[in-house]
Amino acid sequence: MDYLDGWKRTGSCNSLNKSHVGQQAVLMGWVQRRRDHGGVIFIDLRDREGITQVVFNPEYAPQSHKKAHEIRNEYVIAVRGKVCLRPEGMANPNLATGEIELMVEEVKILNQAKNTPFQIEDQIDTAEDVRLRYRYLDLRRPVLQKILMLRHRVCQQVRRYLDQLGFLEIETPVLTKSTPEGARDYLVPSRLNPHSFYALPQSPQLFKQILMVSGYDRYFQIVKCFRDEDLRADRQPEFTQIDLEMSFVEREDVMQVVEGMVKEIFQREKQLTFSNPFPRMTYQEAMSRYGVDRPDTRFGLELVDITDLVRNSQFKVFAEAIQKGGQVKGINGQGCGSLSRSEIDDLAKVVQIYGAKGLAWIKINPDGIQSPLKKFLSEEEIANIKTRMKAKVGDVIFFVADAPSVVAASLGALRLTLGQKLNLIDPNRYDFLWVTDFPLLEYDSQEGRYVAMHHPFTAPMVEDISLLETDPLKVRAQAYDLVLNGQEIGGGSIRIHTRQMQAKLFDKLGIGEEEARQKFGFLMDALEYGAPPHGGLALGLDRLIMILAGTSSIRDVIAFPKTQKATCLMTNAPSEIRPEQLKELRIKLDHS
RNA sequence: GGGGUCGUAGUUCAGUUUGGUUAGAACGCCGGCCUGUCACGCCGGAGGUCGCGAGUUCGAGCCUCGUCGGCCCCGCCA
Repeated sequence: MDYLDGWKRTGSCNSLNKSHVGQQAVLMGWVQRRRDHGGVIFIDLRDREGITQVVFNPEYAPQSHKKAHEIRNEYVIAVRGKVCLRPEGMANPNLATGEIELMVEEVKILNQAKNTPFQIEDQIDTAEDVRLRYRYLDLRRPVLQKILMLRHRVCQQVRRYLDQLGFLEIETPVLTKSTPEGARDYLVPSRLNPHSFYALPQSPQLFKQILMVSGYDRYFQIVKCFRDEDLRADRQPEFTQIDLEMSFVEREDVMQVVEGMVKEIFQREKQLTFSNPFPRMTYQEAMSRYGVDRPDTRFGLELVDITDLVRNSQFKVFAEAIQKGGQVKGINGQGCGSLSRSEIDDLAKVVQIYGAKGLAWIKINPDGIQSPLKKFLSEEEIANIKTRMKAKVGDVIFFVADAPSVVAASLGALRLTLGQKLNLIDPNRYDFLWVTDFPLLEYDSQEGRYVAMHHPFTAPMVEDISLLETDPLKVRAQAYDLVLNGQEIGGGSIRIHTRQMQAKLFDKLGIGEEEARQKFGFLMDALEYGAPPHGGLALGLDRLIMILAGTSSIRDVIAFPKTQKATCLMTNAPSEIRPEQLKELRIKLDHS
């Protein structure tokens, strides 16, 4: 094995082209592949920028050619030689450097490599647990390197953009205070304060509000947040937010800043220009038309309410659901007429996951309708439904009758399934949407109290404040979510900035005065010392990168992600610790 | 907490329906040959705790029970 001995790279493995022919060059990188022809040996040399073919010729450089025999895949080598035009007809159009090659004069083997458990290339079929165990090899694959480079560019652009607008990047603590509400906290025991625990932040929410009180005016941070909840394809226990907060602003001001930032990112990364403001939709409208608060507006198949048409229907499933305060809504599956009975059964399984008891359907055939409901519905009812649903021959109308929340969730999910099945979703389209006018509170029947829909520091709409006493669920929040292609990529609000209003909210949430003082005393106090009106937003960086990279797993955009059981297969975290460590922390384990 | 799915050479899989001799294939790897390949080619070879543990059986990769792990989903994620 060899040392660098003062060698310096003249460029990356993507740096050489026709214009360098005749020059000397030094390249270093990993061996992608070796092709030994008995005489001449070719090696594809790879670094994060690209690949260059280097050539070992027994006549040109006998010593190096001999040494090339012992080189294997993923060896780390350095080569010095002359840049040559490839012989006539030998150029490789698939390679950026394909017109040239490096005729090696001297080679250094900088390190050897064992056989890797999988090939270091984009197209592999390897199980994800193997990839995660050898994440350092997985990350060597160009497809992942490109994503992390994309992530870097986006972060740099966010910093430039916000800096230009006068935002200050200020760090907030990672060891902080556990607070009620929201997700489960990750806890860290305090050695110096036995029996006490820090919590890792679910977000820097309170610190950024305090910074506004302190007069920093405009803050941002690209920051890790921690939530000890179950994982999903788009959820990790530690994830990154682009977090920002502004003073002396209203909703429009925050939305404008964020919109401008996102537009710049898409301009640069996707060469897409959004000349108009992002569309807006109220929460109410989103729920009623799409069944979710983050609608994918790239396709139709909207939900249609037919409750009034079937209120007195002979079909008991409909009538009884309505009687219990529920509703009946439908989706016109345009062109679903070709679906088989078993495919429709599969669709029924989709809605059942969300609590629907079944999926009713009416198929519009050329010779009339086909439906399990046919004998329960009158001619008039069917005609009315067909008109309301704008159904024509070849369509299938699907219905769910249940409580409004079940109808929304199940039909919202069915809509997405149908959109995919019918190929209605254009993957090259990027539909942004602001969802506004969220309810401030929702009722948690399990806990028997109101909980904040966004968080307890969100300001109510000024004109709704009086409703707090009379009809709390009707109070709208000064909150806004940014939705992209049916994914929530950001959310924010104008915050409460007076102690009185904050106290009122805590009261509504069933947080007593004593508890409020204990958990949020510092915030309450701070609000009494001249807190300016302020508001902000946080964007989910990981999800944004997922969409930009076109990947369906959040693990593809995080260098060292965790498994669904929140473990790291590379380091084997979390792990047991030494008894002395526990003793220092005055912690005893319960092995029951 | 619940539902689904997967686990067999380094990797991806077949074999499980119907238990039965020595568990196969491809890619990768190793060796030999080959001076213009770029998925190089040709010849040869090595490589297995069938996730783990019990059980049924004359006999288990295959059947039963348990357990561990990966992935997707519901709940959860202010």
